[in-house]
Amino acid sequence: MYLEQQEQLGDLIRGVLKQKFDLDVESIPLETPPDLNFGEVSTPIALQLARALRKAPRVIATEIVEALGKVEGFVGFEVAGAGYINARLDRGASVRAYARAEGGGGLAGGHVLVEHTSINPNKAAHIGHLRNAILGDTFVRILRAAGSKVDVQNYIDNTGVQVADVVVGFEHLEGKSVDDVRALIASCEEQVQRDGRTAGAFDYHCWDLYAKTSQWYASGTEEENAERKKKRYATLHLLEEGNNPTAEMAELISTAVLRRHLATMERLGIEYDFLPRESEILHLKFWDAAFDLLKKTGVLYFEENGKNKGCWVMTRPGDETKAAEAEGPNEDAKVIVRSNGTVTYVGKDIAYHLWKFGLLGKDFGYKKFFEYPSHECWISTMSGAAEHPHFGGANAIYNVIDARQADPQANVIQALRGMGHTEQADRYTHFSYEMVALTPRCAVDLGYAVSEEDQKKAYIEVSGRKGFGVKADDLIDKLIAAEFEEVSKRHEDLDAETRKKIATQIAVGALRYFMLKYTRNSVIAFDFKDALSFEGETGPYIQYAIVRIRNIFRKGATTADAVLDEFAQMADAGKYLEGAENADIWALWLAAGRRTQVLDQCIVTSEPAYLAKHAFQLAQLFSNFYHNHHILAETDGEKKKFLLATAAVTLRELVLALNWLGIESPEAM
RNA sequence: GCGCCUGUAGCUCAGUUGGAUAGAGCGGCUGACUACGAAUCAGCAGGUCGGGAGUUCGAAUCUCUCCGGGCGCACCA
Repeated sequence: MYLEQQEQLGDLIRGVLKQKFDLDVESIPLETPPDLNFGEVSTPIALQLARALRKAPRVIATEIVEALGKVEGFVGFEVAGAGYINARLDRGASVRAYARAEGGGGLAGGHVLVEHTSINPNKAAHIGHLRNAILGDTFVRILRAAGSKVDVQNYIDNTGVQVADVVVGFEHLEGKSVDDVRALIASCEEQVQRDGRTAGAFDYHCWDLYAKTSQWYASGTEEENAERKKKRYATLHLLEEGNNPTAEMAELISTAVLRRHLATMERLGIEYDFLPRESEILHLKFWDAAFDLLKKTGVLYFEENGKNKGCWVMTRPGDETKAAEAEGPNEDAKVIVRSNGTVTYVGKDIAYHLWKFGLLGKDFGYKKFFEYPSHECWISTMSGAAEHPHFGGANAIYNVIDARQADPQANVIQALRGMGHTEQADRYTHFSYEMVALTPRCAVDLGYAVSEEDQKKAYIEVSGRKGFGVKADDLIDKLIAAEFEEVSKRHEDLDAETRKKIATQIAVGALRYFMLKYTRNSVIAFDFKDALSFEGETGPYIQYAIVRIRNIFRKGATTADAVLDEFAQMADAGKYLEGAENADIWALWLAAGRRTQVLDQCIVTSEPAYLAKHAFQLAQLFSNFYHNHHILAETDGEKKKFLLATAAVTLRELVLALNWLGIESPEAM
């Protein structure tokens, strides 16, 4: 494919530079010219070498081109502009190769662990969580396409303060017992089963209760609030301890909400392999093992003086020299073990990440938790099934966690590095992304009270604590409803079930594309108008291109596979790719040939948005081609075969790309 | 105060390791359905890439500085 052709040119030029100038150039910069008139591959290498060789760039470029001579796969090379070397591909040969190039990427490998979603199991998922899960799931698909073995983990903080808050709500605001909560969960579950609606589900109930409880902590007199906060921490303590009715209630709540989250994500095609829980990290004493290792390697030290007196602390990344030069205690150090002996969040995270890399010397117990059509999802437990898959011990990890947690993530990496696990530290990627916020207008439309100050902002952060945000299931429902109406208008002939299926495929496509078209570090200011759009740069636009291609094959009474088989027997197709009137066809093939390059770029930069962009561009080029060339009406038999092959390759590439984006390709829409 | 991110068309965003004429969608205005589906396509208008200085053959991209946004900097998670 295109990537290989680029690399081929790079190797050739490297060889020329060695032979002619005795230069060892590590990597030849290769780019795509801005215009097809400049060829398909170009390099400014001569411009870069001008100084070292004390020659004019154009002279160097000319010498390289002369030394290259004739090369198979290329029609020729030329010098342009200030000293670019432009290469023209052999179009006939390229098209032949692209048509044959099935499969994925095959550039990555190894055992990779991706952690994503990780929603506190105390409330319904909202749009911010959707961005996390969709980014993570898409990246997993990309890694798998490139040949890596990937385990997907969803970390469950079931003993944290957020779950404690909902427990406080049930116990002290609603006066419910463990049995009451159990009954409520059962009746909510029954309602979801019966009505197929998510609005009355248990996670929705918790959404409201969590907001109510958060407010309750601050809404009484000073003494009352102090008393309420005490209840909060007492509850948290009971959760961490386990084996008591409060912890039992927490377990019920967190498990029920977790099941809701898995159901929500499954609507979007998002699945997990393993659900490690904080309760097991605590009770299996992961921290004790990590603490020993951290002390032994000197990463942690006991602070005798200053504000952190009595704590075990570590130096923050970047502060090493400052810490060494400081005379007194390093007040900026990160506390890992508090003076009361309890461990902080970063400490627990270090232990967990040692496990991920197989460096802790301990493992979870495992039991089956959730069944997907194609595989099981396991959850951590104290002592579980005798036979289970092996999780952890990966050689690279990706943590899909929002950008605000950059500092604690850096601390964990720093700890690994300090312990001498530099290779693992280098393969630890904080896959960070910015939040999804609401535009003030959207917040007002949803009925939230928006302060004057917030009205002026470009966006307002969603907050589970305040109950402020758009719930994931509500958004999905709304998208499906809107799309169902659209599909019904266009296909009165289809039965309701089929229309519902198509509407769901398109709605999910629209949502996933919407979350993926923005690069990770751009804040998404959410607005229903944009998210509910099915035109322009959207998932449905790409799906529509696919439907059109399928219609061509249907009407032409053939299939993409048959067409490609025939094309393989054809003589040279190069003649159909020359000239200005065929520039759109060649541009389409060229884009179709970029699959491996795009996949590679996505992995190197941890950026799925490039794949989304690629799929859109491919669909766009096809739409253009579709309008310029009427395939089925083509009278030249050979040319018709070629045009059909063009559509077939486009279809194959679009379906592959959408698959990796987690978007289905409907038969009709 | 320190650190990280960020400022590109009216709006929302792309812009590969510094490279040729800065792109797309939406919105606006024109056109194109008896064609393989118009959820589409073509065209036009719209930019001192926040300001300034520097490095370079070459800067939206790198450095410095100023201005404007955002987010971190707990013995919370």
